[in-house]
Amino acid sequence: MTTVTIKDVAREAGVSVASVSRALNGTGGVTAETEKRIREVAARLRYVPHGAARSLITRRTHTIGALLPDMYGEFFSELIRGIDLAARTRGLHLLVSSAHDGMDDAAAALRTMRGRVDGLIVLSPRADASFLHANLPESLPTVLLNSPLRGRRYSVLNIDNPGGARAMVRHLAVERGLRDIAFIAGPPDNFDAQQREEGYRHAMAEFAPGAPLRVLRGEFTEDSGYRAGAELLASGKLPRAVFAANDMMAIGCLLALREGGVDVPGEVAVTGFDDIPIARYVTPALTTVRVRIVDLGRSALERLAALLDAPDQTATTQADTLGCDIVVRDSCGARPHARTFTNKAR
Amino acid sequence: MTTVTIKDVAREAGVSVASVSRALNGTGGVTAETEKRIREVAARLRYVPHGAARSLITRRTHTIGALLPDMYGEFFSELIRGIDLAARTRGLHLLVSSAHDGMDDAAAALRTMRGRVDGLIVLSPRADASFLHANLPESLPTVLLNSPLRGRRYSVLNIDNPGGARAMVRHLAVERGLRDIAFIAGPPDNFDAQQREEGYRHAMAEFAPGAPLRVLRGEFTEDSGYRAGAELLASGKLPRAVFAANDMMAIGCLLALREGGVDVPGEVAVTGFDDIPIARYVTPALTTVRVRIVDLGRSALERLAALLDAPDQTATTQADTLGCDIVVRDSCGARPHARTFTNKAR
DNA sequence: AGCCGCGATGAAAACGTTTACGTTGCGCCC
DNA sequence: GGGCGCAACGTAAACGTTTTCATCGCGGCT
Repeated sequence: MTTVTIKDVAREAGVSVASVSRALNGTGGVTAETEKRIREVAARLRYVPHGAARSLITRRTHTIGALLPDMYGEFFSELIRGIDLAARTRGLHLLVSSAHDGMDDAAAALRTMRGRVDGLIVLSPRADASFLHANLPESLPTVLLNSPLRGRRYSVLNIDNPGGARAMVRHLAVERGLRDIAFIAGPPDNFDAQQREEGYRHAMAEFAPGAPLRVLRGEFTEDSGYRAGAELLASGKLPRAVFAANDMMAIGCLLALREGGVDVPGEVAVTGFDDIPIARYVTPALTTVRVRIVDLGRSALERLAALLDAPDQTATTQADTLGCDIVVRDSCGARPHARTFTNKAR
Repeated sequence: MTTVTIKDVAREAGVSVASVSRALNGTGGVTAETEKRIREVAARLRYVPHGAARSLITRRTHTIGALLPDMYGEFFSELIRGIDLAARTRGLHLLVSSAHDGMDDAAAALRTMRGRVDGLIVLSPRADASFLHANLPESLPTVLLNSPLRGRRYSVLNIDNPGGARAMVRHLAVERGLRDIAFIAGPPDNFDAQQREEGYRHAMAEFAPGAPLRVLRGEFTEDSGYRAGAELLASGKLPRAVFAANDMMAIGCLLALREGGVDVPGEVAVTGFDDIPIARYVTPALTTVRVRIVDLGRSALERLAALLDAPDQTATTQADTLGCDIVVRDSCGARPHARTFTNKAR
């Protein structure tokens, strides 16, 4: 009545468990006729092999684990989508584990993965090298995403944050001629945020030498972007452009400026970073640095799969960077916008 | 050098594997002193128990599987977020399996879940009762989401589609006084779509008797909503309001109307269903039926967890419905909007 | 006719745990 | 002082597979 095991099938088909295993797995060694009989019995009994038992002996789970800091925001859902997409075509399953505020929390999650996954994709933007070294099993193939870590031990895949930031500043400063560019930075301990801010600083020196540098603190949240916008308003001295370290902050800033009666992009251009899906729907549509998030997830999984197939292939273990370009929409004034937009409502 | 097992710990600590198991699991039967020694050895060797082996004997994986039709759109990512949130607080892991176009694809996914999960959350808006009956293991606790299925075999959790549709039509027809309401329907084989369309029809009869019924076909995608909007424009006879069966179609329609130079909500009100995060960011902000998607995922997991704790508890196996209310923003004209908005660009 | 080889099959070990059961040793009571 | 109970610990079975190894026929070759 409960679950039917391989023994039941064997008994019913009048063969040994070994033959059932061979027949169902397509390993050779059984007559076509007995294989057929076994298959019929298995289908009739609705037999489905027990994953854990199989993994135990096979040492393969066909599952990869994804460890994410949390699950809020479109960046993460897009990333998961990319990973899942690629996993599916490879016949892999996806065990997600998100929202790890504390280190010990993440450590616990990491532990429970042992024996349940063949490999790991870890998004750890915080620079916690020692943590990973301490908690990642040596034997588990791992791909690190957006991590400051280097080295032959893991395979790391990063976004081209400096390049993206540079391209955006270049666009604003030289193509649009806006030299007075403020920057809304992300959390200081976040690796992407660090790289983007540094990219901004370098690019400003390159494309707008002598222009004032203005950096506001943010937390990658819409709310912190809103506060940064409010801060700009309150300062009484608006920049000609605001470059936010991610899209959600750009949107928050946009809302704040809009409420303050500022014409975007007429008076102030606003741009972001990531190109999350929402970016194209806000008004004015957000000019931003396009990170192909889905592709990021996809290639992370591809790399991991390659690692699984050839475990000691150090070739794929090298660090790599995913390029990103800028996508120009309305919020930077590249296209003439019909009218000044002021909406005090909401 | 490879993985360290419980035997290694036992040998190193000078005890038997049984004692190691007892010490590490906190089952009684070991001196405080030996437990301490064992714990130290385990920590030093970086021992972490093998999940599959443990599950095999324990018959518990502490993992639940989520079977989703696909992973596109914010609805699904929000749902997963809700499930994950609740799973984390219960110490459960999440095995996601998405994008099942064909039945056999889904069946395969279902099979591989055996022995890897303790329970299942299945989102199957298509009315495929026989499929589930055929492929769901009898013994696996299962929560069905947005499913037409009833019965004591599974626990099902639905959105109050009729109520939501009714509330929206009521708002448009009686509170806003717009009786000429067109409807953009979803895929015909989708259960939610069916219920929402029926809800629209009933509510129209109730709140706008005699008013013309106008139903356009859609596919739940932004693109199909756009086409529906274009169709309305081409017809030369615009309704006073458009009620789309989901937000993405509403947004597509919004864009089409905007491009056609139609004032929304001045000439035509546009409303949606779901309240996905994007809804509040479009201009005008979308009035919609709020489905607390995160809560939906959360309660699905809560139900499943209850099922796991008390397997033969038929009390929680009953069908249940999650209420939804409408959230009024700008796209239905409830608030006076500053100016007519026409933007031919893009 | 006797052997050899090979293809099909079965028996049993192995994977890494948990747990029921048996075995100690010790202190206690009568 | 001998038996009894109990706590601490070890032994081994069990979970459901896969896989190695041995066994068994059987046909073809010399």
